[in-house]
Amino acid sequence: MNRIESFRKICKEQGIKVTPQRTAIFDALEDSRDHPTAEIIFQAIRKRFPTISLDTVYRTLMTFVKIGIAHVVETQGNTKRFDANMEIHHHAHCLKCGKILDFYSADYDNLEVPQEIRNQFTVMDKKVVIHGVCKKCSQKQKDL
Amino acid sequence: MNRIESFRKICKEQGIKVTPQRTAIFDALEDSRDHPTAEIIFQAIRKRFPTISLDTVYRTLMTFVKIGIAHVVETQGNTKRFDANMEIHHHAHCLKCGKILDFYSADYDNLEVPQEIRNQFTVMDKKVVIHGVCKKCSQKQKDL
DNA sequence: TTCTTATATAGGAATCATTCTTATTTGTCA
DNA sequence: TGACAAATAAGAATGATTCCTATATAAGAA
Ligand SMILES: [Mn+2]
Ligand SMILES: [Mn+2]
Ligand SMILES: [Zn+2]
Ligand SMILES: [Zn+2]
Repeated sequence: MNRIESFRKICKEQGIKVTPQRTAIFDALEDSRDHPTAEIIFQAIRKRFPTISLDTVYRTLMTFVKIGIAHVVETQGNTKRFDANMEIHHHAHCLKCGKILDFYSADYDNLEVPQEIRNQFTVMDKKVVIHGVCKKCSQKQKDL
Repeated sequence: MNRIESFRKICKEQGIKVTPQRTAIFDALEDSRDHPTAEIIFQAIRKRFPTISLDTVYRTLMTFVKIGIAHVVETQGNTKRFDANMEIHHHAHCLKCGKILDFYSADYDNLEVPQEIRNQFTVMDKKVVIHGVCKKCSQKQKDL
C-alpha cells in the first residue's frame, strides 16, 4: 500500500473526504522533513494547484492534527510549524535560524512522567526540546 | 538585597537603563507564576502606568530574554508567553485551556544531550514539554 | 547640580499570522 | 445519476507583533 492509498484509508476511517487539496497537502508535508509552516506548504502546492487558498492549507493541517496524522511543533515563535513525523522523537531548535532537527533517544523516551503531573494531567505526549545554536550559525557569528 | 535592587544591579551589569517601565514589567512578570503573554502584562501594568505602550512591553520582555532574566515559553500557539522562573524546570501544557504548569525533576535534568546533537549544536537549554488535558478540562468534557 | 547624549518610550501605522464569512463546488453514497 | 453534507476559494476581519519617528529621560561628565 503506497502513501496515497494509505492516506485514503485514513480519511475513510476518520470519515473525512479525500479531496485533491488534502492529498496534495499531506504529500507536501510528508515530503518535507523540516517542520514547515502553512505558508511554505501553500507556496509548494501552489505551483501545481494555482487556486488553492491559504485558509485551506491551515484548515487542512489542523484537520490532520485532529485525526492524528500530524503534530504542531512546540516553538517560541509566532508561526505554527507542522510535523508529519509521528514516530516518538525529539527536537533541537536553532535559536538563530529557526532550524528544527529531529532526534531519537530511547533514554528520553523511557522517562517517566512524574506522579505529580499524572495526578493533574491526562498525558498525551512528552517531548524534549533542546535550544541552541547550529554549526552553520555559530560559524556565521565567527565570520563577522 | 531585595527584588528591585537586584534588578537594578542586573541592568547596570548589562549596560541597560533602569526605567520605571522596565522595573514595572519585571515586577509584574516575577509576580505571575503563570507564563503570561505580553498583553496580560500590559493590562496589569496599565492600571498604575496609564501611558505605557504595548510595544514597550514586548520590547522590554524580549530585552529580558536577551540579558537572561526571562525565557520565552515553548508553545504550539501563536502567542508568545514569558517565564521569569529561571530555575531549571519543565512544563506541562493543557491543550484545552492553555494552562502551563511548572514542574521539577532531577531525572529529567540529568538527561544527557545525545552526542549526535552536541556535535551539531551549541546547547543552551533543554526542556521537557508534556502535553495533555488538565483535570478541570477533563471534568468539563464529562459534564457535557 | 546642570549639561549632554545615547537610549528608551509612546502612539500610531504597518506587517505578519490566522481565522471567519459566505457563495460556490465537489466527494460520497444511495 | 442525483442529493446533500462537507469542503473550498476569496477576501474580509481579527489578533499578535514589529516598525517608525518625534519626544522624553537615565546616567555619566563637567
Ligand atoms: Mn519532528
Ligand atoms: Mn515555567
Ligand atoms: Zn542555525
Ligand atoms: Zn485545561
